Amino acid sequence: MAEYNSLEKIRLQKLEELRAEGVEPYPTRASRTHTSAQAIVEFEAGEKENKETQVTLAGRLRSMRPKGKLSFAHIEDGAGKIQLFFRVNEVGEARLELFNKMFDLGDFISATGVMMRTKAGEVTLQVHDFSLLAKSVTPLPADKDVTQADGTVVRYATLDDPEIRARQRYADLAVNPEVRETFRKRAKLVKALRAFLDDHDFLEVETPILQPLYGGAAARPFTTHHNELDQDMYLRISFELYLKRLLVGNLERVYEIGRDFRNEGVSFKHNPEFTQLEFYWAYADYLQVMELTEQMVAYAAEQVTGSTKVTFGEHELDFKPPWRRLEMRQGILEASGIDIAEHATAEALFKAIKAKHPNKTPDPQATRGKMIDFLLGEFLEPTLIQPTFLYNYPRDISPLAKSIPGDPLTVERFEGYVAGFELCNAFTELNDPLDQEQRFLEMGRDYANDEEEKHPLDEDYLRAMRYGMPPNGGFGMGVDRLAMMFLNKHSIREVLLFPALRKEE
RNA sequence: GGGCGCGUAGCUCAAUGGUAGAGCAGCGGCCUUUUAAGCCGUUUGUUGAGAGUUCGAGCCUCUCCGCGCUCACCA
Repeated sequence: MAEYNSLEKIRLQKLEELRAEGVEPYPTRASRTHTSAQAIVEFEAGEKENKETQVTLAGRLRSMRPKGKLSFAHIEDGAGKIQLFFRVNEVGEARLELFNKMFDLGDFISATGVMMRTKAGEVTLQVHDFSLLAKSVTPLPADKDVTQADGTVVRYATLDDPEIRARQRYADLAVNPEVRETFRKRAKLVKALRAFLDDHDFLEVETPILQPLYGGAAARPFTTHHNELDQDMYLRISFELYLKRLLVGNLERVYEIGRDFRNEGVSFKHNPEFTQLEFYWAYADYLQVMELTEQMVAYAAEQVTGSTKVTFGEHELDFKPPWRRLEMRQGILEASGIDIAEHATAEALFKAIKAKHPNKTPDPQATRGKMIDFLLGEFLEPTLIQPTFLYNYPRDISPLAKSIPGDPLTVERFEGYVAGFELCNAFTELNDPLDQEQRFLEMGRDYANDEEEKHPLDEDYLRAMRYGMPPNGGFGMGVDRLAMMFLNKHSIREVLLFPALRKEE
């Protein structure tokens, strides 16, 4: 049962009084003829010929300035704000008093009248009639700017508590227009990615979120249970293994944009569920995928921000192709002074790191690939600001990627880095069923004592591959991270409408 | 999970261990072209929860809850 504070009690009282006077505070239907923006455009077009513009508008009351026998107010709708002007001459004394006393900031109302321009020049609706569409019981965390005598503007009561903003996103959206804009742009981003892939003959598909086995990434899954089947199920950690099954089925270019779930830490760049884009492209290799990637991201940047140049914090990022290409071995050598090619075993590599950087050493028990990954994260990653493709990865941390011909320890894999963090990951996909089975078994051995890294062997995936899978290039990208970059947001929570939060109470 | 920090009115924030405050919002007035108007008057609190120290706790201690930053974890 809700408990009401003093402000809410006053509004509930008003609500009852309105009902008593025959005004339904939550009518079933509303009507409007124009949005605020349409009304302004139409009025301005007909203004010179003194053409009368009659409209019905609807929106949320955002400000009220009662002035005795007249009243000004602004409502906000999906297209913006517009001023309403109430006079006793048009609406009568009783209705004006009803408006002034019984209506509150946050109420949804509709108003019918004729467009006009005030003395101050603002295009305004002169109201002839109005009605309540929905009473607001809880006051919005309204903000207010006040200009002081010395000219400085003091902003009072802006909703900026990150917890309330995320938990009560509805209130955040209602009072912070720039937040609405953020999510409009995010929608544009997703639309642009779709349009790009559609234009390149990729087929959008949907694969299971609820899976009997999980795979395609090294991450801990969420586990659930199907009652009727009496079977444990997992929320997917990637789309990879299902999408590649489709290549076996002769679908040559497929993609999916959807939610992945990883039961891991939460941080400014990790949310337990996040939006992933993956595509698989038959007869292509990782170099072709690289080119398509830079084109796709540059296209999306232009669609969302109007340019390939994007400001992200202190950086000006330019997504214009071609992006810098850096071989991983070379990059690590430059950043850390260690040539991984000279240290073929984990032990040797560990010694080399310890000799060079005594204060920055990986877990001595780690595999060679993990140590390389450590070097990458520790020394190289922070230096990769402008969009960069880092390519050629160690085989043992890439169980689904194909080796470079003649170099069995290195795979045809790249990751795209921007502003010091990983944006995407792609490779020439392994399509040899026997090699794939071997890789799965190696993984099982390497991580036999590591419950978190142990992955189930997907026999059905191997069966699919044995039917024959065309050579192909695959790609995965965190859409939320791209949104962060394009929208200059430094926390993933700013680009998620409802980020994961601990339960209240 | 570890470390650091924060939590005070509806909102944004003050308050050397000594009477819990301000602005805005709200409420009551005045006001027929305002610009998130102005003027007069006025209400608002389990200081996140619980325990302890103290003559006395918003402030000190402990436990818990939530959030932020950070480290760890993380293709």
